[in-house]
Amino acid sequence: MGNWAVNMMENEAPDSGRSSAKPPAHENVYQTLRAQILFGEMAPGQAVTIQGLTDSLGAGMTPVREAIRRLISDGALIFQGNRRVSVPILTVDDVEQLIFVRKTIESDLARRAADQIDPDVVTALERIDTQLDVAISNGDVAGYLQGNYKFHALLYAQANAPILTDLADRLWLRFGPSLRVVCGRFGTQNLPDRHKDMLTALRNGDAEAAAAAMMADVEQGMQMVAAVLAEDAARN
Amino acid sequence: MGNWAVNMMENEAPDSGRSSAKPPAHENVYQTLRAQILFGEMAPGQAVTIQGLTDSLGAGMTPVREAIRRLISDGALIFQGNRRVSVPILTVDDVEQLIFVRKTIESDLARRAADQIDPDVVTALERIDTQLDVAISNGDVAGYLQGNYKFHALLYAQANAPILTDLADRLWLRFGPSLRVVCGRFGTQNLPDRHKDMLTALRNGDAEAAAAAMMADVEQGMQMVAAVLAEDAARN
DNA sequence: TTCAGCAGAATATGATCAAATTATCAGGTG
DNA sequence: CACCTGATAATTTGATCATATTCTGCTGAA
Repeated sequence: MGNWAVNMMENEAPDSGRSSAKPPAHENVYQTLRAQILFGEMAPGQAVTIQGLTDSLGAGMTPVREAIRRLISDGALIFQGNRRVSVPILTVDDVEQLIFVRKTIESDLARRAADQIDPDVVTALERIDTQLDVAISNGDVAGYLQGNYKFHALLYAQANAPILTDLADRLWLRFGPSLRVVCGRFGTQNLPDRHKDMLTALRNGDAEAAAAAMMADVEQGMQMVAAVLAEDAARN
Repeated sequence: MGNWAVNMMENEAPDSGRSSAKPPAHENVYQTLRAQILFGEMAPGQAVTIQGLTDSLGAGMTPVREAIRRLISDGALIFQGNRRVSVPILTVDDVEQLIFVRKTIESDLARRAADQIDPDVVTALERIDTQLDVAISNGDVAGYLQGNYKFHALLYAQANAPILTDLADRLWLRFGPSLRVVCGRFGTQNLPDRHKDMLTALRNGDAEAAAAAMMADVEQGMQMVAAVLAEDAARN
């Protein structure tokens, strides 16, 4: 994912037992903001100011600036021409495009993952899914969003397809804020858990079934986003 | 595409006749670097240093820094863990993934464009294609790369699908440097012009034919990249 | 309503600190 | 005696911050 230092294993530091050097500040800021956007701590349309972030994150301006540029490039934020930056508001057209690309990319990732996944990872996915069920029944929105992301991220990491994984990851940043709105509107109770089909497909090594399950999952999630959008449009 | 201020037309400045405000420095740096990568002025594997760019572009450190972060997010540059940044070197797996996504996204863009394209734009595309032929027969690599990009960019802009266009644009940044190597290795003479089928499809408003033509174009271009990669791999 | 001035935020610079690669050199080995 | 190995010094480069400058949007008066 956007993870820092992917290839710095077996680099035991000489001093004490700290395993890896500390990431630069701009990386930390990026990860923090990224998580906030992904897990719905920022609302669609919300303004993002550099100074506000330097204050709230206790970071300098340069790191914040770099993180914001990165997120703009990710599509997680938009630069509004005049010097304003904000969280984008999805349109119906946007959602339609997201459905199309997510279906093709993420179903392909599922297919690739199913072909070579390690049984231990399937077990790990099952564990995540269990936690997901708990979050759903508890109405824990943040837990649901994070668990859902973790499930998909871990699955996609098994595909060994860095470019596709990267693309998928960026797409999630685009609808993260809206997903939060969906949960706030419908509640978590009504969210069906579409991961069971995926898990059985993975256990069976059935790549096509995995791809189909992913298609259904994507379709269902995006349709809820579309529904909220339509609702908001009707209100005005 | 990554163009600054997409929506600031008809914004006549009060003073004199200057049509639009000047873009910020980091935007200029970004566009410059982007063009250099896209049109092969940077070789795969080449190191990119901040200080080198501040010197060569005459810009300050912060704007250069921001542009680099953006390009890293685009996949046009990679951050090598230790603080080095360089132009990525594609692997065979990368190319395989690029073929898959480019085919789906760009053929869909062609389909959408064909459904609603203005005849005047088709004429403009034909003009670009003519220039492309000239560049090919003259062995003008830079002209070929720029013309080819312009053709696709103008076509995709007709699709009215900002998210898909954005994705496609980012993908081009990934293989730009390698394309230059392809031209250097094979020469431009051997490049077939695959745009004729596209143009007739567009004139006929035949969306499926346009999509098919795009598939062929993508497949052919990426296969040449793959061939160069295989050649280099065999050499070592 | 329009225009001028003002407040506040973003942009951009240069200086300073920290880290990493490169260069250098001493010591040992074939 | 030449060469390799290892550590250390020097230089280059990146990261961060504080500050000056420029631009935007707003407010209040004509």
